[in-house]
Amino acid sequence: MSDAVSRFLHSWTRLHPDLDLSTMAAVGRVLRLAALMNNITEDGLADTEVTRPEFEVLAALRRSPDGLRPRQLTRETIASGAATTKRLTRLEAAGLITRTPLERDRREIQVRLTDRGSALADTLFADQLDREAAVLAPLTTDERAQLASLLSRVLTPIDRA
Amino acid sequence: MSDAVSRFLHSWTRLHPDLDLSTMAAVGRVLRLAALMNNITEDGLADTEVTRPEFEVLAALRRSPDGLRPRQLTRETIASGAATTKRLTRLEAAGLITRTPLERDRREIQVRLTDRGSALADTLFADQLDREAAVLAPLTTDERAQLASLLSRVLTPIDRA
DNA sequence: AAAAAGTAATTCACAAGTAAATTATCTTAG
DNA sequence: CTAAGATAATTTACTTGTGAATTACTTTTT
Repeated sequence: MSDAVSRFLHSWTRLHPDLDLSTMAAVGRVLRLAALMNNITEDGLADTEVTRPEFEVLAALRRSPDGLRPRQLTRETIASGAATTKRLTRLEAAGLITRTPLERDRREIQVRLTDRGSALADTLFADQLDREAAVLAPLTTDERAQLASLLSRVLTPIDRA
Repeated sequence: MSDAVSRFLHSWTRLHPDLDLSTMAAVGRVLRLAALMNNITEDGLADTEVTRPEFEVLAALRRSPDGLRPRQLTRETIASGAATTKRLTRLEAAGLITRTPLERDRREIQVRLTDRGSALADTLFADQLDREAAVLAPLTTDERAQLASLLSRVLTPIDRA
């Protein structure tokens, strides 16, 4: 009853009593929580050598032992191809990744973490988990699992399209 | 078991069996769902005269009958002050809002929707609700309420800070 | 096998965002 | 009252992101 979205709901209900706002109660909060969480992450990364989008690239690479091609990276990070190129150029200059052309198809390249990139990804990922745990503090373990499960069911149908 | 985040969880578990990833199961999905939802919204707004961030400004104004000052708008939309100024300049030029200095403190201005801005906000908001409903289709009414309630409890402590 | 079509990464020209400085105004302390 | 200190919006200089070419291949068609 006391977050920003519940105020929004009240206002809209007064304006349009006919509209069904039950979806906004959930989706609006997903959007708002994500925006706030992104701010929290950016603050946490402020004195590291990478930005939040760059960290997302590092994290995606870290969990893929053989590296990834840029196309897969843009999908995993939900970015544009141009944004991925820029981030890779920046991360390569910083010595955190390497780009090597593929033998079997030389249009493609393989992006891999350097040792330093890998170590940095691990450190930053652990910090990120701490930040996320702090945000989820109001929920019990059980409720977190419940939340994850509900979100998973919403996410699954739209996550490939 | 089949969205992107559950793949991420598997990869990280293999890399670091010691880490507790239960928070990422929830927060990771919030972030990913929000990113996908924002894409959906942007696609839906593609042939309208406003972008998604501009729509968020219109929506915030629409639910505030007397208008808002820029400072409040930046808080409601989780933006920077500079971004708000740019959006207002753009929306004013498009004839969707007005900016009038306040009598009682002339550093501040009151931002209000024009009639056209108000009508546009209503149309776009109804469309947005439809898009959100489509995304939430996999959940029952009860589950949506459950999701909203869990998120509200997470959101409340961090939404003013 | 050559031409046409398709695909991956990048580049380009531009749009949108940001932090820090600036302008204008109000508030408060001496 | 006046100077110093806040505060609100904007401007400025710069960074980052984007869609639409472009480049460099590979695949398919004829």
